[in-house]
Amino acid sequence: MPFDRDHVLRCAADLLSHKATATQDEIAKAAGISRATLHRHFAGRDALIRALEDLGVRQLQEVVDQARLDDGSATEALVRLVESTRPVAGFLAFLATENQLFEGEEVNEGWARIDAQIAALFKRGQESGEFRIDLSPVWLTEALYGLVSATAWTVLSGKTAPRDYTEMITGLMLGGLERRAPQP
Amino acid sequence: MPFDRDHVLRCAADLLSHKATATQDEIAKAAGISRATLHRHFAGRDALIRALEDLGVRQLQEVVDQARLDDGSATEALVRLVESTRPVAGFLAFLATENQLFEGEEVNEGWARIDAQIAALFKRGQESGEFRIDLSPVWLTEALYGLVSATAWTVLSGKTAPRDYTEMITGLMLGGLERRAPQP
DNA sequence: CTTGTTTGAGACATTGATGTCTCATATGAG
DNA sequence: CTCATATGAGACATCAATGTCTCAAACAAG
Repeated sequence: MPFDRDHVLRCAADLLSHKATATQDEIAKAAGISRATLHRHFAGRDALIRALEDLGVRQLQEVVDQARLDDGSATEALVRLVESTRPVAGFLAFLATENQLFEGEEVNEGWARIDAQIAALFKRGQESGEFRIDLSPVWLTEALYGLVSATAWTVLSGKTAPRDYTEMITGLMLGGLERRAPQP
Repeated sequence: MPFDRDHVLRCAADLLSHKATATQDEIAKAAGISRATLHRHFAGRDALIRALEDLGVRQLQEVVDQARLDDGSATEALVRLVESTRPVAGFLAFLATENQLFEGEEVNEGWARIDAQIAALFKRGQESGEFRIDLSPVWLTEALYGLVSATAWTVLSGKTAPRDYTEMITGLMLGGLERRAPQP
């Protein structure tokens, strides 16, 4: 059986998502390979985590590119962005969480670039008059991560249907909780 | 120096918030006590984590009680709730995150009760007509945790001023991002 | 088929965290 | 002051995870 790097990383992420202290034996077992092979490709836990980060950032960057954040209205772009994150939301939640709890030496630069792109989207919406201007783009970016992560966890635990993912996040984020009279 | 249990737990939480794999030596050092004393009061890492959970749940329950979720409008109650979580937001973020990544055998029952109380608040707001009804109270509860945690991290990292905490969370959650014509 | 490469299984030593113990010192109650 | 108790510092054994190695078997390329 040929070695499938991405498959191994996905299995590792799935396992580490709910058991962050999993052993390399456990990770290897979850991926269906031997510990020796795991160690041949990822020399140590740190290397594995870094590879995991790289894959996550790569996937998320694809998602961001695919959402075309500069096209159309900022509102539409935000909806596209959230919708395209759905397939990688679990991975994203894991990475965002892991970044907090295991403060690495330096923050991945790809991650910082994604942050900047999303913050720029919020800023664009504010400058175009679509979004309120009393919430900082940097905080909005983190708030979006928070909502996406929280939703990903609830989907993983079965408390929420995956099909409601985009509606819930964009519904709350754009429209807010308050009920309003129908727009004229 | 007498042993200050809560102080030790707070120091442990602060440290573990950004270094989840901290050693007992490091935790003891951070708390200003010796490893021997730490081990006398918390026999092993698991015991420490459980004590941490208990303290967190106790604090959060106090906060929830203090916010009087049943009084006045649901909107006002939500604002009170968020405002009173501010002092314990870091702790809350740590616990919520830790609960995901280190899936304990059973979920703390006090935690489940708090969940239920907050979900009941959202339900009350929906039934009174204040809140929109197309977002489930369970998910809204998790979304609130997500926003609170995300904001707590940004405050801890200095990206956001603590004084904006309540405004940002309630501003986004209640009003949403879309800019609207002033209410008539 | 033959050859070179990769994997799986397991043994082994090493490392680091942990649990446990002792003893001197500090602290507080009486 | 005196005694009982708790703490700090450190030694020590233990245990789990890790890194490293060997060797046989599976596999792919030629």
